[in-house]
Amino acid sequence: MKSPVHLNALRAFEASARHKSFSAAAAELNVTPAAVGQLVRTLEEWLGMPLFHRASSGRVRLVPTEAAERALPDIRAGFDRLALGLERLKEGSASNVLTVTVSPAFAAKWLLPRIDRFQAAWPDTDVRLDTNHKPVDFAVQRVDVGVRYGPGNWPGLEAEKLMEEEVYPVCSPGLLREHGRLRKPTDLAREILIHDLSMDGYTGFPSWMAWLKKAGVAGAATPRGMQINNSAAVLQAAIDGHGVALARSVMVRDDLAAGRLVRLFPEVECASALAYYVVYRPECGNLPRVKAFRDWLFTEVAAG
Amino acid sequence: MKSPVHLNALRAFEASARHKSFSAAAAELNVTPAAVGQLVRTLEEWLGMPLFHRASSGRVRLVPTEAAERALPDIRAGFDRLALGLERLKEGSASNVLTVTVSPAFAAKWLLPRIDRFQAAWPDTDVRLDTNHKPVDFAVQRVDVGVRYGPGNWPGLEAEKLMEEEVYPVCSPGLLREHGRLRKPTDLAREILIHDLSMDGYTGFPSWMAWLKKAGVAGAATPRGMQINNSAAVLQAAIDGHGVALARSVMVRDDLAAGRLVRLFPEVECASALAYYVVYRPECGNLPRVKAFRDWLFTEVAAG
DNA sequence: CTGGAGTTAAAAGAAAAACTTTGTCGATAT
DNA sequence: ATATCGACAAAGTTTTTCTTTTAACTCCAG
Repeated sequence: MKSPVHLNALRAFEASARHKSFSAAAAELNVTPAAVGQLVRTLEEWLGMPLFHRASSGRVRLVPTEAAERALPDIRAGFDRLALGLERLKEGSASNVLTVTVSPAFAAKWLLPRIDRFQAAWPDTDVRLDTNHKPVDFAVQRVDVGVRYGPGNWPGLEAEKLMEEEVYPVCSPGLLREHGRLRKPTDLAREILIHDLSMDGYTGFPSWMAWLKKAGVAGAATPRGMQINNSAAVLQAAIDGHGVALARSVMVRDDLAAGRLVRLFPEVECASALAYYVVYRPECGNLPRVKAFRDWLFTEVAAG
Repeated sequence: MKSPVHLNALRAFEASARHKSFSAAAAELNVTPAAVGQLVRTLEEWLGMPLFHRASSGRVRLVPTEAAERALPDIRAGFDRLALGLERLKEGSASNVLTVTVSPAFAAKWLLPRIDRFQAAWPDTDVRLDTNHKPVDFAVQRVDVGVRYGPGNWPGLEAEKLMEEEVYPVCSPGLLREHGRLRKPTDLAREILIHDLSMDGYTGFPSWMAWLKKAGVAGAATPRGMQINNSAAVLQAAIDGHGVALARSVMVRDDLAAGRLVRLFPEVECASALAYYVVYRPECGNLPRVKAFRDWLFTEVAAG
């Protein structure tokens, strides 16, 4: 845990390596080139090895040693992280921008239609959305809170279950009228099934294959299909009457309520092993803006 | 990118918060308590806010402010990362321990049976194995190189394809003799299929379901099965004659060669979308020990 | 109650850095 | 050739950091 070295020397080294020049580094650090040179030399003596190949000729005279090159990414990451910590100190809880990370589909289908109510309740808080498929690094991306889909364990993060979820087929009312013969799951064999590729990475998420099995449709000999890489687009395709989609209850709540989609075969229950969780860094759980958003999420869910 | 603060003051703050005492922090940093106190005070003045609640009574007199508490994890992470960078500087390429991360099954079934030859060729290099299911953070775990299974894109890491892979059913010779009727894939319906749960998390990895479909076995009405959570144990169960396993070519190469297992239905080809990759941090690719290991892996694969 | 051991706090002086100044040298560009 | 630019070196200066000392305070033991 001890880093007994001259931290300033390390910083001088980093800047020099970045600019490949003592002078440029000196300019950045608001000191004279000689000062930087001395710091770096001190560090080199302390380590017992050179950090730069000093070329007395050529345009670039300062080339980091191989060992230096190897250590630089870590040193940079270290300083970055420290700067982040400082920033966090300075802002304190004063900042009024709340950064939320969610998946694009969840943003479009659940959060955005409701976010007005949060902004109305907390007009002084600016919400910044960070829509991303993959879980992001909360620390480096300066994310305050996220709503994430998964099994509920994120390393180093607090997670509270927000909503459980069911999975069922949906289609447009028009499609249902035309192909009026969608009475039992086996009728799906004649329909175009819309597959959601974006959920492939989630272990435990029911695919069409799994749902059909659960519905008792044996040997679902791969009916005609359509592959779409985005959950929101999957639902849009279903709304447009292009086929039958396997929908997540959370995502289609509004579309069902508005009559844009209808649920098929409610008698088949298929719960997802995954759920939506509110996720945040433990040390940020007490931030007023985070607490406010978390509480708002839960009331919003409770309100149906 | 600038962190113009007194870095030493930050360190003093961190140590004080950790020990909840200036004196203890001072002992750690080999200075007097007064020095630590001053550093922290200057930091507080610079920030314009207190960092500790000074209790004049009670056993613990130094309690970090909420803002401080929130910033501490980042500050710690920053110093840790810096220390790591320093370590990397000091060792240089001199270290002779090579840390390799692989999955437990790959270690057992492929790497360990061959590792002797690497150690013979590089007797001065100590190999440390880090067997883990999940991809680890190469930086914080001080991992030099890994052999990982997946689609080939790891953020921030260099990846070179080492081996492609096929998937096919295998069983013990004994089982094949007794149930001599394993002539075509549909015969599998009467066998116990061993499922490898540990591969569930890998998108694109063929399951029994997918293989049967590919083999033209329609409506594989879930034959009797056995679920095992570990690839090596799956193969061991097959070797022991408990059923038919869906094996990855890389894993069973030795078992097939030794006659412990036999491949079934070689006429059905089922390539995995995934492959084995050599993975390492870009900045470490030139380390002699990493280069040596990488080259050895490729010659080992080429040798069959 | 009283004294010792443990804190933090505040001052001033001592020590150790970090930095600047000045000047030299080699290589490059004009 | 010569002006320029950047690294290097040595000496001097400034600033920061640390220690020392003193004081005030709390807790605990006698």
